[in-house]
Amino acid sequence: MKRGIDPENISFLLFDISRLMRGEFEQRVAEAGLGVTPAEARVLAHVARCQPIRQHLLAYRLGIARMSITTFIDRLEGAGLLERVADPEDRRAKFVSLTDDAFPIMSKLEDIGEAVRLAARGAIPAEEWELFRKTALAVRGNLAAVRQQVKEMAQ
Amino acid sequence: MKRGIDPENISFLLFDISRLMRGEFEQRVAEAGLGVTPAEARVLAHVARCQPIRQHLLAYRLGIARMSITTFIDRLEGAGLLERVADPEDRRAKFVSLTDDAFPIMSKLEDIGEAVRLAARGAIPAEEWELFRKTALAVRGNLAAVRQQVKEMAQ
DNA sequence: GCCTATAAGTAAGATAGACTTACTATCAGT
DNA sequence: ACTGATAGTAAGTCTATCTTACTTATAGGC
Repeated sequence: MKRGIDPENISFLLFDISRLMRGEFEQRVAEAGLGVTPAEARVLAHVARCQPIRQHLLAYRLGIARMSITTFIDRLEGAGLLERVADPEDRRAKFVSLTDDAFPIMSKLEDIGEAVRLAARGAIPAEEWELFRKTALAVRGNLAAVRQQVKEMAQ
Repeated sequence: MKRGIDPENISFLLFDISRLMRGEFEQRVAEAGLGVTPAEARVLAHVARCQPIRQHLLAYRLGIARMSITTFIDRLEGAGLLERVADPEDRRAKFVSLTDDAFPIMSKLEDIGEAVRLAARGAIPAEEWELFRKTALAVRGNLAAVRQQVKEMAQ
């Protein structure tokens, strides 16, 4: 016998958390006048780690479509935080890197991200918090694997 | 000394998971031809639990704006899954309830949700999975409390 | 009984963060 | 030289939200 969908199941819970964190982040970024959205910050974070990086590889790492990364990079390039450089070895491709102007912004974004995570953690003990992160990592791996399988079958 | 933003921090991780779960859910719902989005399913789940419920209270429970719930209910009413009934005690207000047509859909959504959660869980042991859910509940509480404080200060 | 503040719902319009499909330019293997 | 895949983009669509301003109704103080 069915009970109906549990409005407090883990899917909805994670959806709520993601939305609340995003909201907190957005608000603090707005207060600081940084003009960067959470998803843009995510792009910046990845570029900072892998630069210079080709666009399609960046899209792959972020798990989004090629076209989506084009839009993000357009905006971030327009804001002067990223730059595209032609790849000399493949004239189709472009490398993306941070500009010098990006660094002070990144530093403030880092502080805001830290503050949001602190708010999310509240009084949760370190051990439990670390396990939470570890489990989240495994869950993402599981979901990514499923998606990969589906893609391969589609061929 | 700053290290730069960690692209694998818990915020990004939860964002990824939420997006992947949503994608899995959407795809399976599309395959089953149900024509309901994840956020709409969430609305249905809450209505099923609390019906009949006034719109503004529903919005409050979902943590979204009054206007957002209006849009959802418009769509779900159009699809014949929900109905609005005037509240006889307050002529401004409306009660929302499921229609009979909603139940078979809900049942299929429940199965799909279950399957997605199973995919997300993978081989994670029961104990760890339960703790993950418990921690997530606490995290949502922490974030909701912060948001509440900000709202109160704004008055 | 009237006035005012507040509340419930909605209209209109904006935004972020994605997607798909179709195109151009280029590359790489036969 | 041809064919098929790849890198990026243009154009358009969609979901899930928001804010601001409006209408209608209620409720509390005087």
